[in-house]
Amino acid sequence: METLTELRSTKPWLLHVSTDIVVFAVAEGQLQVLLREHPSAAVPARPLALPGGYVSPVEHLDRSAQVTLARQTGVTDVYLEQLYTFGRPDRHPRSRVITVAYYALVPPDRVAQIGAERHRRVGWFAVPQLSELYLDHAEIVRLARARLVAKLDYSTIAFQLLSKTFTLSELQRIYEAILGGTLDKRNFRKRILAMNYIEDTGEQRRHGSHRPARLYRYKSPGKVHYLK
Amino acid sequence: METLTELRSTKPWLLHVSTDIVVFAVAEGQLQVLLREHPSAAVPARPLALPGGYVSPVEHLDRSAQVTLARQTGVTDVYLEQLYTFGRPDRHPRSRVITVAYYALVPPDRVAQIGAERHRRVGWFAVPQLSELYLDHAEIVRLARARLVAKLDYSTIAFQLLSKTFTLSELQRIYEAILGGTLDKRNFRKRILAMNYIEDTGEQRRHGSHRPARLYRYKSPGKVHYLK
DNA sequence: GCAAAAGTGTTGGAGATACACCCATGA
DNA sequence: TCATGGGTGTATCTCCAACACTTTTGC
Repeated sequence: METLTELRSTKPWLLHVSTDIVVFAVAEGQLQVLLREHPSAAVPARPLALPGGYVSPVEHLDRSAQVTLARQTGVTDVYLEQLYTFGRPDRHPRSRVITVAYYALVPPDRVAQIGAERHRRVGWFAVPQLSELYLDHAEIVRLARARLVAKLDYSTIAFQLLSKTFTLSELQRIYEAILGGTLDKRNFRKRILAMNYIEDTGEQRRHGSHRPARLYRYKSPGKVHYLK
Repeated sequence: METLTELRSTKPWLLHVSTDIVVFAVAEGQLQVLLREHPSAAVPARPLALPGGYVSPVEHLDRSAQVTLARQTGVTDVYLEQLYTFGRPDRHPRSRVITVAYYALVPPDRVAQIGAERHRRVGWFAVPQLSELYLDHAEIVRLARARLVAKLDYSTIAFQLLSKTFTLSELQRIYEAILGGTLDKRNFRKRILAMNYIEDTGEQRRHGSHRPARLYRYKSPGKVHYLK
């Protein structure tokens, strides 16, 4: 019995390991995900896939996700968090590939640039209307969305989807897009202000033929707090 | 730019992938973790390590964790959940090893058997008094404990640490051991019963020179519910 | 002056917290 | 009868949900 144990634990098999990144943003009132045509698929039908690539032997996993994301989509300096590791042996048709999935959050002022310029085969897609994706990428997106929904409730993660300054209505639209419903304006504002993680900048944004909105700033940019 | 992308994403490097399992139980009022002497280390100083082993090319990750756990410790049929994937390139001294960490929960009626019998090099250690562990295994234990603490609050995961029938005091001791504090008996019982996930078996347990305790049963054994 | 989004308070109910004593048993 | 853990109820407070109108601006 002990020999079996030893045998198993000392035989170092080698496997393919990749990272895939679910990049979220909120635009046009909907949660959006960044997808690309998968380059390795046959030309006539290139399925939509998450940005992702193989992990090199010398790279930190987190860094691999970062670098892959930057190269394939131009997205840099965003909130990035490990999601889950998918390892069904048959998830990839040709060889065994384990993938460590991440998700990233992009503020709205950077949404438009992405997928323009160099990275032509990349674009935003509304999550509620997603069609089939490459391999199990739809499942990965579902799980990422579930995580995001959960974290909205007990963390300040939503601020990673906003620009440096923002109005309370913008913030509320982020919540509504992710949760897929509407929220009461007064209760929402009370709750957000009570957290004490944002402050009034003193500035206003005017935006149409109506009252201008106060601009707020998240007190700890880049950092996510967990509520009690 | 596109060539770089293609190059990167189509070069399938190979890496070592292992699973490590943090096995928790509550005994003697403390959260315990199952450790073994690491077999591959030099004989004079064999550090304590988590059960774990390499993932074979044809195995599901979850299954690898299960099988490794069974072979090294004899633990089978327990709650098992993926925790996090650790991938610092320098975390292993000889080669690059990415490890997918899991955690498992063992009910108290099976604690005593484990580490007896065949698997001599395996034993329980109180988490609050852990000393140094192999590689980054202490960090993995910390993260697992944090996850457990969090889930205690919004799920029925604690029942995975109890036998089929149990008293409310036993359940409370589970909570107290994991949270590291004391809870109010009346409020605790109210909260647990209000969840409506356990039922009175009608049986009692007598256990000393005092009033016998009612035995309860978790209504959905093996299944974890999430509270709104 | 009108359309359109910004901004603002109060009330009621549910759920959490704080808190202390009696009960059943074996020795 | 006493020591030990099992079992129970009430009052208070805090937090959340429901709910409608006024303000400021551009046209």
